[in-house]
Amino acid sequence: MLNLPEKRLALQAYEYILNLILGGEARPGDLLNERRLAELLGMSRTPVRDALLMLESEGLLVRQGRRGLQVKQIRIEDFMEALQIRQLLEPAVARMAAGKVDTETLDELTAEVEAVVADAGVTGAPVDREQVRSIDDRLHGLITDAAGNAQLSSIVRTLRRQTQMFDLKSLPERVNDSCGEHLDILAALRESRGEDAAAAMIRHLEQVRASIIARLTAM
Amino acid sequence: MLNLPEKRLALQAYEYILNLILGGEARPGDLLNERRLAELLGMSRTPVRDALLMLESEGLLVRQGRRGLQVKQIRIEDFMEALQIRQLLEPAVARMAAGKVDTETLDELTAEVEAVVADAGVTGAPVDREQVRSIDDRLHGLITDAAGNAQLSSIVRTLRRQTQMFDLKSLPERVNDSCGEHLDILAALRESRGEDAAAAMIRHLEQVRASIIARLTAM
DNA sequence: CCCTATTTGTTGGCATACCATTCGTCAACC
DNA sequence: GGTTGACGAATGGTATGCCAACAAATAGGG
Repeated sequence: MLNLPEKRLALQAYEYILNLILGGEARPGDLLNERRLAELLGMSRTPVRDALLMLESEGLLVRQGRRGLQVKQIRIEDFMEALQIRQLLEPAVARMAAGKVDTETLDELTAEVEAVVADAGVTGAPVDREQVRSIDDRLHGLITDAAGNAQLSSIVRTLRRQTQMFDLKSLPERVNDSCGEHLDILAALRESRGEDAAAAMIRHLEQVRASIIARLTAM
Repeated sequence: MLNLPEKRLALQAYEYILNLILGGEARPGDLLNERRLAELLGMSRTPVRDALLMLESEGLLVRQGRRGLQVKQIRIEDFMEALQIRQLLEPAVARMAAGKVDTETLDELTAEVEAVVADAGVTGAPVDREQVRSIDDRLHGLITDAAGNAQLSSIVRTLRRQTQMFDLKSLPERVNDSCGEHLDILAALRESRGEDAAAAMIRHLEQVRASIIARLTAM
């Protein structure tokens, strides 16, 4: 076992498994094996069990009888549910965040998003999913943090995870549009135009919904 | 250890400790002792630990460094945060639920609420907090279930727990008003008047907020 | 050759033992 | 007497062993 990186092996295991899931290495439907993860992480089953329990509470894992914990397969209904809730919350969050965001971080993110747009425009399609996800997370995190409601922030983060396993992953062609919508939101926030930020967020979420529906009807 | 009442001791422990908290036997700030609970429940520490982890994930317990898990002390900020989110969600939930609630259960609950009102009107103030909470839970559960969004239902339930530890407990004089507001919502739902239900829910939550503020400024 | 019964292996649930840290207590020294 | 330091009890974190339940594999009977 490792010596002194940090305490609470359960939290290390949590981070590790979370990244496994969000990074796509553990794919929806996969069954997670306590012993194997424990060995992989160089710790015993106990902290791994703790981590798995936390992830189950967050809804990322579902208990499959006695056969173990399975990476949640986001069904279309789940996605739509999460999106519906986000449509109720995030416009209000954007409105609340207006005038309260840290402009420095905001500018940083704006630059990063623009860089991704530029890259995509030049190179075609090799967008780095991990990078996009990172920017996406920090952007929405910035907004929800600024809104000043920690619980709201946490709820939105959880909901976004549900939707993440659908949209950007399966809709790479949406990355460009998505970036544009994000830039609209950022611009409105920078200028403290709360209503505009809320409206831009509504448009953004509506686009996400529309693209999913389009994709489904096309199949 | 018990024989075969049901499987998953961790879930039994979860139920037990949850009721301990919601029932007020474990009060905010109390430190929960794994070994004591395990002995109390006639099981080992492992399932108790599992239960505590779940409750921590739900935000009912907070980790106090290495000193264990503490029943969350709902601060006024937490209450206001939860209420703000509920104001974003529950009116929409009521609107969605209109025309979809099970009228039989709805009538049952209406009768129960009216009975409580009548009792309170006669006997004065000995309202059974446990009964009020039960009705309250079932009522909001009925509405959120009817709305047909399981995640939304779960989120609202969690938020309501945060607020429960404040309003009815510390505001017995609000019970009557609260029942009246609930009846308004139920009536609108029975007649499938979605907008009216949403409006009644807005009024209800605004009353909760107002009464808390009044209480705080009075202190 | 197929279907069923039995066996064997793997897994998660639970119990238990161990360890490190923390906190209370008390004593010793200033 | 007050402060401090050492010792001990208690607690959560971790490791590990055991067991019942399920799955896969295999044997047995038709």
